[in-house]
Amino acid sequence: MATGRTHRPATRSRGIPEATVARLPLYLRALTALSERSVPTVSSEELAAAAGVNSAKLRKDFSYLGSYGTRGVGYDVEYLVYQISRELGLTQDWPVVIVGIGNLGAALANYGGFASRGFRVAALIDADPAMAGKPVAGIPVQHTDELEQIIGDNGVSIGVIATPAGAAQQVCDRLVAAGVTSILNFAPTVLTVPDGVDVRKVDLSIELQILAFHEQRKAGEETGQAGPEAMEGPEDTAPASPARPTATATDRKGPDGDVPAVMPA
Amino acid sequence: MATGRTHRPATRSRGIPEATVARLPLYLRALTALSERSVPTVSSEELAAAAGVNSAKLRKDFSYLGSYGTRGVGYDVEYLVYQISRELGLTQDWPVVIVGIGNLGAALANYGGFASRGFRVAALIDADPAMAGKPVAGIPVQHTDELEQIIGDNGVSIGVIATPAGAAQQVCDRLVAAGVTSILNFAPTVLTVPDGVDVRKVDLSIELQILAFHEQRKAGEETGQAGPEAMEGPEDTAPASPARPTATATDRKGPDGDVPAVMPA
DNA sequence: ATGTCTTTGTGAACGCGTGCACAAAGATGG
DNA sequence: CCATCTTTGTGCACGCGTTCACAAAGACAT
Repeated sequence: MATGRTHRPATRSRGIPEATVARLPLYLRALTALSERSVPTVSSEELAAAAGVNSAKLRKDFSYLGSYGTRGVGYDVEYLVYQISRELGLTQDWPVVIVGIGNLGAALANYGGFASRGFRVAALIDADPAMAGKPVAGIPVQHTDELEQIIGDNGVSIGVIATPAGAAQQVCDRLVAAGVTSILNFAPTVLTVPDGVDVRKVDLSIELQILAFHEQRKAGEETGQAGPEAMEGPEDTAPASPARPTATATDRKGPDGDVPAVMPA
Repeated sequence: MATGRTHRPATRSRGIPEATVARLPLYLRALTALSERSVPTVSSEELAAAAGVNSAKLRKDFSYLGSYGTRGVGYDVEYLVYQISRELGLTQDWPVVIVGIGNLGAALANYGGFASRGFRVAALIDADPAMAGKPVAGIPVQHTDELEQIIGDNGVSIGVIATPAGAAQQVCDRLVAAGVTSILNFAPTVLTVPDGVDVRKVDLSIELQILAFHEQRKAGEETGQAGPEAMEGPEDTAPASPARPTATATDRKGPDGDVPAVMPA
């Protein structure tokens, strides 16, 4: 899960559970597909299958929004599409800026899912002066200097950061100072933001590493081994590789000079 | 959170909690930065701050890996980098294929985070014959016909899907049939896979919708309203908009012709 | 060698999310 | 108008994840 939004503790007074909110877009997508096929109603079972979730979970999720189903029949597709859209705030238009128009930023700008779901790319912003004026996805790129102006003029409250990691925090700070209160971060960094600002992160590298973990686990199970940690035996005897640090911590160089070829950068 | 991997129930016998696994890459990144600055040791407090998590959580996470810290001192940075890398399976090389070399696929291919973390782009695959042979990020694109061959020859077990939604399931099926057991899906679709195959999804549109929800909530709180659902009063009286479906479900058209301008597609 | 001080590792409590299983609601047919 | 059948809405229990708070462990100074 590009997981990790800045944790708002008790503010979610009587609202919808976070886990439910995260699934609403999934339901909406499935419902939209049904709507296009002019399917009038759908049962929780069918919809759950289409969204890839448990039907009881789906019904409970919908129960937080209110009682929108009809017993013995199911849910009215159009009505549900509207209710979920409204709940998610998609009945209004959200201007969005994308900062950092490299490979990824350009891909995001070209992504169709933006405009089709209540989001509008208000501006593309890049620090490279050579990019300025160049159209990407039909929108001319603007220079970072104009960031505050753009945010203010367009009433932008959602910003997408697609810059290198080094620039992300600085860009973030400027976005927040200019009035942005929701940030989608594609840069591989932890962003620090003031209270009241939401951050969600999407991190390819993290996702791959999680997959690698499970992949290794699977490979281990095949051969009878259970992975690197469960090497049999009550005490985990550290492998021969980098020795456990035994010297007093004043040894500044660390236990072993040649750590394996991990993390070249 | 690009959440949602296919749920492996009890297989995780005595392993590391999923939530912990998801944070390990975060710790690893912070530790790598410290390592580059030649910091020898770090306390749970410092590292937790760098990774943006609670220090108690971090200590508990590390406790699942074993006791790698020294009381009164902290953790040895190099040693911890090695342990986490090993746990995540990054001490070995993971060949990866990217299928669908559009804007996004190209951006992913160019992403530096791949090679630097134990992952190697083994091949780029696209269905468009015009793309074949064209180099992207220094790697020639190959045609979908060769997918099975490539997977087999390179022993690829991780696949990245960056195709349009319509093609994703089909590509997924072919990847799985060819031996891939971990999939990172960027296409906005729910993928169905057999047991034993892990899927993680990254979905820009969903992340934005979640942000929009909170954004709307914030805007509502400012004006004293608490959002669309909590409209005051015990019973949620449906708003004037699309009327609640009252007609019998045989009314195929739905309750109201003009659903607001949501979901053009 | 002994005391003090720092920091880890973890027991325990709590809250959230999930899934089961069933009663209530309503449609449908006779 | 009543019986039957389908499907929703939810009470309940369970398990995972988070957080607090503290005892144990070890470094460091004297």
